[in-house]
Amino acid sequence: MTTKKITEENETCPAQTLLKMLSGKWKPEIFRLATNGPLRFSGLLREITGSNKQTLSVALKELEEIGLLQKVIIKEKPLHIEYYLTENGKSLLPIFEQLESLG
Amino acid sequence: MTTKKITEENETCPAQTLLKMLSGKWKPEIFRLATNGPLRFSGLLREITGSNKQTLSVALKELEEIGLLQKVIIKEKPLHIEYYLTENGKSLLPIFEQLESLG
DNA sequence: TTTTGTAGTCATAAAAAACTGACTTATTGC
DNA sequence: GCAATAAGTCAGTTTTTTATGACTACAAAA
Repeated sequence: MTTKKITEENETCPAQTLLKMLSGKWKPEIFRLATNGPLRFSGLLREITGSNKQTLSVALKELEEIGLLQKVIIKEKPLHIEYYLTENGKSLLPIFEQLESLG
Repeated sequence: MTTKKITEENETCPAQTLLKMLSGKWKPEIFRLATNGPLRFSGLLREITGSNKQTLSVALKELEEIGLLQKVIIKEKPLHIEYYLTENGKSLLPIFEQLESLG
């Protein structure tokens, strides 16, 4: 019943830490979509077929805790929430571009 | 917020593909160790405490299939095997350096 | 006050990944 | 032939991650 810590004993590799940030089935995809503009929960659910509420909810929360996304309540017509890429998140963009150039 | 649908088959994100390459509990660590020189199975087993034969075996196989590591049989004193970083693998090094500069 | 839209949570089930220990294969040295 | 070293494989178990469906919360519109 003991849940293991995300960070293990000898975490000597910063790259590993960052890779862990984007680990999981959907986080890289969510991150990529966020680079095109703010995300909404319902939108993600529609666009990321094959995933589900629970998983996306957890993934968004993790991306938020890590500091790559920021949750913003939009007080408009139908009150809703948007997830924005943070400055920290944007700093990863060149790395993604580099990855894509290799792909 | 208009984007194409993302499914598991429809893999449109090269970064995701590469992130997948290094997904899993030990692959980033193995990759990092490989940047310091050739790896031996027994050495990994010793150095990566907390892992195990089976998992490392699978991880090495995956890194090899992906083309980041190359398996070489060394016909010397005690015949053994070494895993070398491929050219493709080396091309990822700048990305890791960038990641580390952000960590 | 009931319904609608948005954004979730919760308990549970299923699937995937990692772990364990016994067993295998190949080569070299005695 | 027999033991030692190196590099694994295999079957079974445990742990972690992801998926499902029912349910909740809140604001606004009807």
